[in-house]
Amino acid sequence: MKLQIHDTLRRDKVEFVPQNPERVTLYVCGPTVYSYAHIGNARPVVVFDVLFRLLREIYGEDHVIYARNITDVDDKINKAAMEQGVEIDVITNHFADIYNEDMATLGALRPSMEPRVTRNMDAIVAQIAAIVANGHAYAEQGHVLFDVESFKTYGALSRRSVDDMIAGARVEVAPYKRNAQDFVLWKPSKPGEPVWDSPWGGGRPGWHIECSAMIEANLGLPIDIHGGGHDLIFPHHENEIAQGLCAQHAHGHDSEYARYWMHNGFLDFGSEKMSKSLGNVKLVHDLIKETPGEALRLALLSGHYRGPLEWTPELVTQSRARLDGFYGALRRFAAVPVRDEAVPPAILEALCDDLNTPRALAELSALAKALETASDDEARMTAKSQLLAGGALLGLLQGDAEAWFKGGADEDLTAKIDALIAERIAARAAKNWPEADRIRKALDELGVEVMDSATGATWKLKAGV
RNA sequence: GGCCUGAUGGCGGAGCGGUUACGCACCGGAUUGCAAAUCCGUGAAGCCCGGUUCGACUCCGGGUCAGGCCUCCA
Repeated sequence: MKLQIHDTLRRDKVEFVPQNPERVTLYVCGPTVYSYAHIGNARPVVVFDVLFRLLREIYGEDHVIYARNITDVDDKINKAAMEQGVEIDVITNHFADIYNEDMATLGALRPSMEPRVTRNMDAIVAQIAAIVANGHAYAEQGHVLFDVESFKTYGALSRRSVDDMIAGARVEVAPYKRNAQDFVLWKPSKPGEPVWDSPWGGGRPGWHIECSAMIEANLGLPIDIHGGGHDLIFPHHENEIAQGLCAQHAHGHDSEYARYWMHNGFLDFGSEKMSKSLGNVKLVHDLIKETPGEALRLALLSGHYRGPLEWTPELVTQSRARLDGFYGALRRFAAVPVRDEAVPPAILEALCDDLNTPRALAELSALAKALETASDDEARMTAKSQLLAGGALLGLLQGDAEAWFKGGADEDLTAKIDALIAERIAARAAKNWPEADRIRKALDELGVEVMDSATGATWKLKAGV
């Protein structure tokens, strides 16, 4: 199966061929850990989690290395630490842990490695030194700046020319910059901020250098796939390319840094960008209190990753309802045994077509339907096994079906419900319909829906309870 | 101003130059003590204007609208 992905650098869908199929490398820009992640931050996590799973499926679990960095040096972190009177690692460890827990709730696998800036400072300093030595950066007033004009293909990823950028510059040019577009590799720390040693004096790294340094140090150049949000194309990824290549002596083509670039689109919120000033920030940490993480995950995968996705309550409701359908089928056929089954070709094909998750989801629906309508045990077993195998590739449907419907109920409530159900079964056996209806109503008031069947009764908690 | 997306049925959302996407919701039927679920079925689309074509939702040109990036940002 050939994997096709849309490469931002080439602006086209191209066949993915790893440099070494025994060691496929993927790097995705991760969080700056000074606060909670919002649902927009979760989109690349979930999207590239699917890619990670797909690559593992194609090349083997042990042949894919997925790195997602944790940025633990940053102005916002410094600010939070100062306000709370603690060291920065108190803040960063706290929010890195929460981040990983929240992303796990969304069904995201842990990356192979999560490099942190503070633990890669030597590599960062070394890369900056190499860039300086190669004549692509200069030191000035304690800063080290990348010399944009020295790198002839600068702007290729975002399709901007240095001339255009200079013409459109609307930022005041710092006195130590030769050129408005030059960006910081190293800068002096302000009083009270954490400081690291460097040949240019105490200070800390600029925003972009961490990724290129950690990529070179942990994965080696070039990596196969570099991913991130659309907004990172410029300047972040553009600068990464410049740094990563200019630290090498021989650089010719931009693809020698990352061979494929993938960027996910943004979430919209009623045609508004989510931002703190608009007060429409939806934190994953809060959303998962109301909605199963799996429903949020399905919602994030309901549209193609490159397009915009409007995040609305309806989207969440529909995603949840769709999962009700899948888990309903799995619950009804809980007794059907499952065997090891390859991922259905149609699902693999959909995902190999630039991660077409909506199509993969449609195939999942077809399998659920096949399970419902199968006429014999053999067909049921096949359909169920394929549904679960396809779901696994998408990071879906791996939970317990009973738990999906009953998960929100604690032990007390469950016991209460079970008692009422038992009473109701007795009433029905005696054909005492008024009593059976009375109990149904009582359960309804508890937010419970009873489903009768030939063999007894089962129940589910209604959404939002 | 530059760069880049998107515009499909009530809603979400794909593929495809000529045939059912799929899901959610709705409606009709079967089934059910009631109900849910399930099954069968119906209805419902392609921003506007040109062009190419025997034929366009699908290709080309123009326009309109919406959004993003160009400054921290997934």
